[in-house]
Amino acid sequence: MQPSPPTSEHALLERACNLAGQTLGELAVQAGISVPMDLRRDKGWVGQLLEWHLGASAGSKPVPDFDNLGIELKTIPIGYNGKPLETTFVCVAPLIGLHGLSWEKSHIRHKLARVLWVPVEGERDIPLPDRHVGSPLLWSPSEEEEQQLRRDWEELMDMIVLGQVEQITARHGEVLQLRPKAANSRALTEAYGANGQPIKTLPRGFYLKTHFTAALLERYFIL
DNA sequence: TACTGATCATTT
DNA sequence: AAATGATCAGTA
Repeated sequence: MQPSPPTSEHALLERACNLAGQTLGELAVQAGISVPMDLRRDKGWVGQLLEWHLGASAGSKPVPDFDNLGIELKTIPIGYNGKPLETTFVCVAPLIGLHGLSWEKSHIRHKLARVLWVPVEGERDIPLPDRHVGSPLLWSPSEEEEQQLRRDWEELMDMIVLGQVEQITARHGEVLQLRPKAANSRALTEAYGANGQPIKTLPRGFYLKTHFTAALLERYFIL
């Protein structure tokens, strides 16, 4: 009996607020699923548990979690210091077919247009069933945040177009990183080489750096 | 502790 | 292979 999809932002936020303070163990019981010992082989487990409770259109379909509302769900692991423990994966970076692509049309901008952030205790010494869910935050980028994201995106995409994808490190970009996003190091995809010729390289993804998500959460709790 | 490359499961 | 959901774990 999975909850039905929320029909409004308000309904979604209210539902998320009701999860705050509960543990992953409690939520797993309600969902009728078992809790893994750790996340080593179940890295997406927390996200999928929250999807179930919030009535997200689950699965790996390339649509927003709450398609009708245009909202993306992101769980974010929080440490004892109250700050994110991990970077946040946003989406895969396009490596070819980039003609005419702009920030305004980019997949990443649409993904980040409206996000429901759900903080979850993430320290590894807290047993998974005992970790608490925090207060949700329904977020859209501020003007400054959007400009930061746009600048980083344009810098990274310029390098990709110029065939320099393999020279990109996680330090190119103030708030966005480009890093491998693959099943393993053998998974390859097509990209532009330095002379415009096609090359095979690891699929890359855009990740939000922890200082960016930390600031975004902090902005909320200060306001 | 941040950065980095590598990895895990599942579905389409 | 690419999309969904991310964290792991070595090292500088």
